Amino acid sequence: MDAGDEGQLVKEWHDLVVRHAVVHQSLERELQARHGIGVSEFEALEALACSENTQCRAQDLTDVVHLSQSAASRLIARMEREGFLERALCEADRRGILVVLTDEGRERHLEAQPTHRSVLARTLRETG
Amino acid sequence: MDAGDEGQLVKEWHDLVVRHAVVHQSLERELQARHGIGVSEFEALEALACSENTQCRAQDLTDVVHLSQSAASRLIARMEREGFLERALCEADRRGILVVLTDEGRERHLEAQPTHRSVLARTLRETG
DNA sequence: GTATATAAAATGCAAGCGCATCTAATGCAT
DNA sequence: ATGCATTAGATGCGCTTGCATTTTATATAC
Repeated sequence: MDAGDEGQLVKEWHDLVVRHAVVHQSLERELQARHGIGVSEFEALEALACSENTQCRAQDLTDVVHLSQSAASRLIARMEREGFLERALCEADRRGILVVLTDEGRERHLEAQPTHRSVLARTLRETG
Repeated sequence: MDAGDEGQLVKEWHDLVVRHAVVHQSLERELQARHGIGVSEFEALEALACSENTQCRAQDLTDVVHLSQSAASRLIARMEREGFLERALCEADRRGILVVLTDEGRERHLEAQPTHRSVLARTLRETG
């Protein structure tokens, strides 16, 4: 790796960070303002909505939201408190839990999806 | 915007998020483990090291680190406490402060830079 | 069967974050 | 010069985060 490669690498990372920050901050702001949910909540809702039977293992959600295991556990607890999902015992492996989308959760996802897409369309295009 | 465009947009954002998460988490882990600093601290150190006279306005640092004004203010306070930089009155505009890199800060940056670059080389390449 | 290692999820805790607000300095219009 | 809107930065507050640990269930070895 010569100096030019290194400069290229740093520039590539910098561009990625800026792009991510712009889109993520816009998403957070608009999802919060219009629908009262954050980016992580939306990602979890979307993952559930796209899962078979609108349910999945807690661990699968952890991967989706790019959070630590503990943060994901609390995210699920929060969303259950708000009525977006329910926790159910997982018969196949009784250490785990099954996270199930509620009707309320499905509605909220459908409401928020257009906002999500329009923010992506605007911010991803404007940042090249 | 038709359905295909929308799917493309979502995929593009998803790829960006994954790429960002992989690189950022690796950077955070390795910078913390080897040098006792986080990504934000490194970004601030690098911005200062590359500034004229290794100093700049607090606001300039705020832009660099992609944090809120308050978070950046506390980041500067933390880094001052750790001896990486000093706050000085800004004579040109006495509302503001001038952030000045210390020798200690310069050293830490030089130590951490190779780690930073090697993580980028590894993770950016491996994620395509 | 019993012990041991591993895995899933929950939780105590300290630290960092953003929002709203506050203080102090500046700029601008009258 | 005086008053009002604006800007830089600091801070109180509540929430979210990650780390480390605990609890409960599973799998493996003996």
